[in-house]
Amino acid sequence: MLQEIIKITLPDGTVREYPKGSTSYEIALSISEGLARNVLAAKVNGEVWDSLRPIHGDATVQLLTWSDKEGKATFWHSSAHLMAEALEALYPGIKFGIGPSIDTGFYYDVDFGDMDFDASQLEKIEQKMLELARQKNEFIRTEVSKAEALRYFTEKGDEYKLDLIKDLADGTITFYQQGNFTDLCRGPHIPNTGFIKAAKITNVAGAYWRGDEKNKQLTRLYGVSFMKQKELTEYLEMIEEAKKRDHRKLGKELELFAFSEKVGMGLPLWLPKGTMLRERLESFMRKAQVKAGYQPVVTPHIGSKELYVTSGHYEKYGADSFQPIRTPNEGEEFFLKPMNCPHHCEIYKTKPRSYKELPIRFAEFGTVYRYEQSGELHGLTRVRGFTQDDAHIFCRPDQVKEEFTKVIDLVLYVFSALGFEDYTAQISLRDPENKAKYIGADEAWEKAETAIIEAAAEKGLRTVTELGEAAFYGPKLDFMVKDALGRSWQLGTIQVDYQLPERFKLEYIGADNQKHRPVMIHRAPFGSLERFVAVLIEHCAGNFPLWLSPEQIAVLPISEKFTDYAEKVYNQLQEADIRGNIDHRDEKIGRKIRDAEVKKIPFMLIVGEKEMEEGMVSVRKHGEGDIGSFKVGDFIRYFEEIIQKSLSATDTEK
RNA sequence: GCCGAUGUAGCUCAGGGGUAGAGUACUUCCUUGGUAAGGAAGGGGUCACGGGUUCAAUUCCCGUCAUUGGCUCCA
Repeated sequence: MLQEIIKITLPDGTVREYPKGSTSYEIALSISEGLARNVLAAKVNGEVWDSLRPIHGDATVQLLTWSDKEGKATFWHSSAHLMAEALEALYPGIKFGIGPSIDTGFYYDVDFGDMDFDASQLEKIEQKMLELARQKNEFIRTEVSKAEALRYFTEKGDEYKLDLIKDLADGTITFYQQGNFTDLCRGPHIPNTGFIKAAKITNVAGAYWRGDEKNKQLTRLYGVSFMKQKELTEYLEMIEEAKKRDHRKLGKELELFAFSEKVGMGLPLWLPKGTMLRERLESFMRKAQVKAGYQPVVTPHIGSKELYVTSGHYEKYGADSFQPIRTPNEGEEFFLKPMNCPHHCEIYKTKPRSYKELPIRFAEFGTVYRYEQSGELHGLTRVRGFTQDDAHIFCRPDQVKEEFTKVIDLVLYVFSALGFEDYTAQISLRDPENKAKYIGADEAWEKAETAIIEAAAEKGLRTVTELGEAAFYGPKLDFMVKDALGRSWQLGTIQVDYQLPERFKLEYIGADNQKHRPVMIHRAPFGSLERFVAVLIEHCAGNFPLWLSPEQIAVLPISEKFTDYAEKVYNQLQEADIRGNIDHRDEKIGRKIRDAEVKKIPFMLIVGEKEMEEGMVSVRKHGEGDIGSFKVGDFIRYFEEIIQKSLSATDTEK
């Protein structure tokens, strides 16, 4: 009897032959046993499958391990099932919503019914999970008919699963079972629970069934799991580190910003040190923008209702924003400005424009106000009043790509000067399924989308493309940076806009002496200064680059006797534009050093008898300690070199 | 906006039906000290706010506000 053979193509292009019905696990085993032990799932003809699912025809197979995104997702999804099994063992009769994997870990939505549940029981659940994991129960996939599926969950009395099944087509439904737990699930899953060696329930929160607040609220248990205990430990350490770097905590400790109930929620108050930091960032950006041909403009914080009716923002956001400001004049209404672009359009319109003067680039640190939902506010990253490093470029259609490319250059310059080295660009396009959500002609959208895609490609950006994430007026390119802890943040944004010029009837006279419509590009490399500063704080853990540091040095006299010399040193530094202060307190030098260290001041200059006699300072560097004695002038040169290095490395392209 | 948790000194937090406590910061005094916390004394709180229960509420109950973890939203 002839055994049927199937051809399997591996990612490196090699083709191997296996008996029909072989599994990805067996394919891995034929390559190496070590690999087989680490295979969590496999991509079969582009679809992620269980590694134990038989393959019945020729296929391309990519084995997925922990280092693959899909491998991890499968592992975490299976961990969600394991958590559900543990929960069901401990709380018989509970009902389950959905239990997917997420970026870091997984969750399961649970209805505990009348049983009380609180966070003190998490450890018990974790232990149960590991106990069940040790049983190495296989995840068994079965295809079931819709009727069978309905019967099973009707008997179990789980209305959430029934709700899910009702939307599924007969013939596509699968169950997965491990140990005593059976779940409606598309899969795929890891081979058995034994792969899960470490698990932690990280958070408990409420979540509505199907995300709809009209529905019942379920308890969402967030968890994370790993193949090695050590990885869990490292993960937990990372979480601890993230807590230490929380910009809300550091912002308070370093006296950068504050909030006041009286001023209002989501309205940040910039303290003197934070303002110093922010102004440094602003002047850095101003300088870069002048070089790049931008012209600063200033516009008011409010604008008449008509302005936003014209721009389309009123229709889209009017009801959900700060309500109009009225005047003694009947019917007169103003809005706090939520965007700078309408004002900039009006600046464009102050005189007729010729094709020769395009592109025109108006830049403004424009403070805008948006009524964010109260539950959405978070430190400086989500506020109701913030300042964008905004600019609008008005150009001819044939200049779009070049202008777009120049903006990318500017954004990358900013990132490298501030130490963000790991970033990706997200290209946000229109949702092709739901074009009604957006304003503007199809043709304009296509032109804009092409320009973005091409510019990003020419700059060699690492990109991901998201359909349906575009702004309602145009496609955009957002920059996501990774900080020192590997967390992703969205910062700068560049958006092409064919709609506002239309709405504001912007024009320029072309070479043909005819009127033409310019194209607008919105862009903000920082995004908002509030958000950027928050991300920067967490990225550098409050240890800002020297040029940004609100207090760059602290002069520490050994005792009162050296006050005069300390003043003299300090004055010399001040003349060299170095910021800081003298610690005049009646404390010992050890104490002064400790306090300056805690305040994360980059340099401490210790002055005592020895230094005074020789015109020197003893220098300590934050986090490093004593770096030796310097003549004051030498220290200033050393200091300036550090700043120049961090700002000039990327200055070459300007 | 919705659900849960939290709200005590400038900050970090303990406490608990009989009108409050630590550490730190602050002020004053002593000390003039050489590389991550010198010593002492002192000032500082309507226990978020508003109701209710009670002889008595900071403590228990209800509501409001704010903070916070999520959900939803984000020009």
